Amino acid sequence: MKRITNQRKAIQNVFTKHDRPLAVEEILNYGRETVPSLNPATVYRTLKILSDNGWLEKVSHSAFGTLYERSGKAHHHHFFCQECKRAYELPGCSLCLDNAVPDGFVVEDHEVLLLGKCPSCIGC
Amino acid sequence: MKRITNQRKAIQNVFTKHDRPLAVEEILNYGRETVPSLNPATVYRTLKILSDNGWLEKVSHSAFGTLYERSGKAHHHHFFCQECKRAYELPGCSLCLDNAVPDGFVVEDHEVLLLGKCPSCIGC
DNA sequence: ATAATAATGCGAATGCATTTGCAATATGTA
DNA sequence: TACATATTGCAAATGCATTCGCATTATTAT
Repeated sequence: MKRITNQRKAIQNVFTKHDRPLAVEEILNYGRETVPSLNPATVYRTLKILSDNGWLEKVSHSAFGTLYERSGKAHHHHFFCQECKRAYELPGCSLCLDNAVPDGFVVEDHEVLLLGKCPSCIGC
Repeated sequence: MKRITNQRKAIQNVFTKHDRPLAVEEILNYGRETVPSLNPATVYRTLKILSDNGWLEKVSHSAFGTLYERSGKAHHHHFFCQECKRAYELPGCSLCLDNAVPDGFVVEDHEVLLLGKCPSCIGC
């Protein structure tokens, strides 16, 4: 990242404006609102740069594919709306690790994903 | 499934013998202990049949890829060993859903994955 | 302004898991 | 036992997300 381009600014603004984990296609579509010529290859290249330099973090799941979110957030998990397929960041952690595993297992990390309907999809 | 073949028996026995979620390659390797000629295509075809008729269930996750496990089990989650890359079934559920999501979100389902070291990898 | 070169857009190429076509083989039936 | 055909093994094909090569465009330093 040696030059500041419109597409790079657009992509970063997408994350500022939409503060939730975003798929590549969402980033592309939102970014095109500012830079209509924006190309998937550019998005991929930029996401790689922003991940390498620590501005973004990659999150993947079989339910929602590969997403990117701003890095440096506190410990949290995600909510995935099965209606509109958008991911949201959930505050806190609803996991209770006491007695979570049989004897002999050592837990080093964990992931929680809640699925359902988001506020804008309730009643649809 | 109109004929019972050695490869099909071998694949089903793999699940009986190793009672945990298995990757395609694990199924292939374990299956070859009985039928050395066993081919990936046959494994894929058989997994599809056994999933369609309800004998198996598919589980996917970005951390461990696509796995298959016996279906009909009680609600449970998985443990993934970061050392040997094997998945295990965990009894019960250590999630507490009270206040897990902000107002307006409706939880319909959830997934929990614990990661760490399994008993046979502790101390390695 | 101009030059040096980083970044973009485009289409082609890659990597990978999975699937498919087909000839050879194995199974269940008559 | 012999036949009809389901199943297998193999290699080629597919689908998909992501990456790459390269000519063109845009940005920054001079």
